[in-house]
Amino acid sequence: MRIGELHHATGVNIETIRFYEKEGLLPVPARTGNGYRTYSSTHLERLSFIRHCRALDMPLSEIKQILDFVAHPEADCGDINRLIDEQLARVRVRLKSMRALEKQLSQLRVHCEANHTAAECGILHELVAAANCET
Amino acid sequence: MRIGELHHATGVNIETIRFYEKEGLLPVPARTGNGYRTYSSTHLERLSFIRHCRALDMPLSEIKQILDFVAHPEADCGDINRLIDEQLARVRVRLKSMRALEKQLSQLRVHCEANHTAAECGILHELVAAANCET
DNA sequence: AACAACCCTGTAGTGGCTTTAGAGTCAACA
DNA sequence: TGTTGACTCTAAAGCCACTACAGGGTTGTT
Repeated sequence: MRIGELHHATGVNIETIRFYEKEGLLPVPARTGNGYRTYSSTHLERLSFIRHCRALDMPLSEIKQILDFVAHPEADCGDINRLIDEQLARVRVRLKSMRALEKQLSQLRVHCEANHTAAECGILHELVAAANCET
Repeated sequence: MRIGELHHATGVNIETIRFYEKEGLLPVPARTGNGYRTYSSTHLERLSFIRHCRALDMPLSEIKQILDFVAHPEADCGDINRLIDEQLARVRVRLKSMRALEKQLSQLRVHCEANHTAAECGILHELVAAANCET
């Protein structure tokens, strides 16, 4: 399978595939006579796995760790456990601040009715006032 | 007020303050004889405003636009309106995917009970299986 | 022979900072 | 007077996870 086919099979950008190889996440593929990369189904699975982990918003460094676990099936999986816990904690923190953010923005949105000048803009006044409160 | 005091007053990192100046978000401050920056209360307000907008996750480019509006009070505020709408839309999209992410991770978490080897790890199996489904 | 579609490498750019290196300034203390 | 420590300065590089671009080679079709 050439890189373009792998791209079509997974939806992953060609540059991103090469980037993962450079970063050591994807094993170095064989090359044909003209220097083109040749991928096997193992590469496809591995790439899908990486993208799934990325969809879970894991940093590449952690995905690398998980891939190391996959390669050493006798290792203790407590660390994977911990990785997932940490990831979950990070996501929850961000989720909380995103919710607060959405609330603030939608409240802000109410303060603008059309056809004002900036001097009269409710949004601007709110933003300035909120900044002042924090000081 | 020197940069360290501004840092203590706002909680904003010293390097970040200089970075905002370089990026044209914070007006160039006066300097004392020895070259130290001297800030006024105007700077403090402006910095608080920037941080408030950043807390709303606005990109610096948009904060710059808003600051331009503040500087030109006769301008039409419809554009601010639109900026906030776009920001709100972006936040909602991300919020949705974050919620899905949290759900996936917490489901994943259930699959690991303590003291396994990686070969038997429920989390790993789930991750691999999920990746395969997507292919 | 020309062209499109594919592939290669290497480098630079993105955003929003943070870190580092290397140097100068200033007040307080021994 | 010397020196310590806290503060400040500039310029450049590093971070993450890509993305884009420049400049070239390869393959298949018309």
